[in-house]
Formats: sequence, structure tokens, C-alpha cells
Amino acid sequence: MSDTSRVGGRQPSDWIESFAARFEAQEGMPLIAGRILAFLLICDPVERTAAELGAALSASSGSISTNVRLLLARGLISKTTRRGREAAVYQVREDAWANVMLRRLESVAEVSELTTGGLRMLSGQGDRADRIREVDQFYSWLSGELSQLRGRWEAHSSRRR
Amino acid sequence: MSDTSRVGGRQPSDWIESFAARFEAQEGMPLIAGRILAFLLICDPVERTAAELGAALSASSGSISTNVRLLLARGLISKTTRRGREAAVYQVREDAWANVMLRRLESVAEVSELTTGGLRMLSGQGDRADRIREVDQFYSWLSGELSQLRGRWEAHSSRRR
DNA sequence: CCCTAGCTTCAGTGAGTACTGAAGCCACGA
DNA sequence: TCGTGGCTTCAGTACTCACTGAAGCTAGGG
Repeated sequence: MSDTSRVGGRQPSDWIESFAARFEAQEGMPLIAGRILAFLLICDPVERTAAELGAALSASSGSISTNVRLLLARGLISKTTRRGREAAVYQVREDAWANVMLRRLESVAEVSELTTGGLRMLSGQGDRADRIREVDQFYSWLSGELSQLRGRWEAHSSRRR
Repeated sequence: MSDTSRVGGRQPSDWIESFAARFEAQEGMPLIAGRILAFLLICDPVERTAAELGAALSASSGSISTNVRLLLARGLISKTTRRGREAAVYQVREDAWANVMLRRLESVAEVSELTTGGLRMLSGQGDRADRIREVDQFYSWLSGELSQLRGRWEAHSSRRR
């Protein structure tokens, strides 16, 4: 199949590995989940069955099952079932990507709940709270900024269509 | 010492554990690194030796050594050496926090390098590149937004002093 | 009501890693 | 040059977790 052949001077299989490695480092995703995601981003046709994924990525059925569920849970791929005993097919939800990643970014700012809690814990302790107040101010600001991001993305992407 | 006693109706030791758990989940930091960070945020006095950290957090000297190096490498704490055979002391760099976290956020947008590479790989393949193009547009936009964040934080924080 | 394709579950395996504690390594002071 | 305090290194241990492959489950077709 053309998915693993050379295209445009670069091996898709290498690209898939890089993509998987990045998502392992950044999101703590298992390598196979990243491979599935990468493969579904560039494969033709768009939809693939679990068996096809396993064959293309040399992974066991159990692994595919587990990692496909992980990606479904995160909302990055969709599952389409078909009548009869035909296999279900999976594909990336490129439209949902922004949502998922923005939500992930926003979770970073949840540290502000901890810092504000710590600030309250040290209330009345004078300048012992100085350090944590400084950090808290950053996270509070970040929290606001990141929630604005979502609105700005919607404005930006709607302007494009 | 007052660091582990009740303050303001909440146990600092519980707060430290929550903080460490959060940083383990979010940044993939070892628990002990998170504990050191949390402890250094609220302890009095501000500076602590490796031995004091070990005693306060019930961790071995080796663990403290390793994790203190990790935090130093990330730029979240500083090490102050003293003349003679006195022990070095560590403290949080609350001023560097914003920088470190902003850099971390910016790294998320580095996925755009992968998506742009994938786009190039599929050039001339018609609408097979549609999915990855969509994702690439998001990351490219995000990349720009996140690099603006740094400037906005500097403006915000300088306005405050 | 069985057969069978596809999917999920799960025990077992291997790889990776956080942590300990002791031994080794500095570097200063005498 | 030796003694000593502090720090780092490292072998060993315990634990976590991704992954496999086989067994079990489910649901449509004959």
C-alpha cells in the first residue's frame, strides 16, 4: 500500500515514529497511540479498521483495542460502526483537535487553585507568603489568558471559512 | 519546626502532597521533586540545605541530590554555596517560574514543525493532505499565540511594580 | 439455536525508572 | 598530608506500565 512507500522524499514511517515520540514526551501517550494518530492523519483512505491499524503498525489486537479507546476518550478520533458483522472503522477528528489541545492547556493553569490555596494557608504569616504569592499571580494571569485563547481560536477559524 | 504544623486550618504536608501529585501528572516530575518544590515555596526560613530537605520530606540523600539537580536544571530553584565546608542552600526562584512555564507551553506548539513536515511530505497528493493541513493550521496559529504570551506577561508584570 | 467475525479483557512478560543506602569523591581546615 | 563534612555516584530493589496473545464475550447470519 502507498502509505508506507516513499512520498515526497521522506518516509511516512519515520514521520509516524517522530510524531509518536513527540506525543509520548509531551502528552505521556503510549507510543502505539501516537502511531495510530499519526497513521490516521496521513493514510489513504481516511477510515481504517482495527485489524488494518494492527497490520500497518505491527501491533497486537489488544494494543490497538486499548489505544484506540484512549484516543476515543480524548476525542481525537471517531469510531464508525457498520451494520452486520463488518468491522468498525476509525478516523481522526481533525475538527476536534483544537478543542482537545486547548482544554489540555487550560489544565496547566489549574495549578492556580493550589497556589491560591497555599496563599490562604499562609494568610497572616507576613512575608512568608511572598514566594507563593508571586507564583500565584503568574498562574492567575495565565489562567485568564488561556481561557481567552479558546475564544480567539473560534474567531480565527471562523474568519477562515 | 513550624513547617509541618497546622497553619490556617490546613495541613501544609497535605498541601505539599497535592502539589507534588499535580506536578507529577502535569510535568511528569518525580514525586520527590514536586515535594521539594512545594516545601521550598512555603518553608520558613526560605533557604534550606539538602540535609534539611531530606529530613523534612523523609527522603534519602541520594534522592534529594538527584531531584534537586532536576529542579536546578529546569531553573525552578537556585543553589547558593557557602565558603568552607558549610552546606549549600536551596531556594525557589519565584521570579523564574513564569519563564520556565512559558517555555514549556511554547514547546507544545513545536508539534507544528511535525505537521508542516507532514504537509510537505504529502504535497501533490491532493486532498489526502486535508486532515493534516487542518491540524497544521491550528498548531501554526497556536505557535504564534503562545509566543505572544511571553510579551504580554512581561507587560503585565512590569505594570504591577 | 449454533456458528463465526470482531472486539474486549486479562494474566504474564519485559523494559524502564524512582528510590534507597552505602561507598566513593571532592575540597576545605588543621 | 591527613581528617572530615558534604555531595554525588551507583548497584540493587521495588514498582509501574506498555505490550502481547490467548481466552472470553457479543451480536449478526445461516
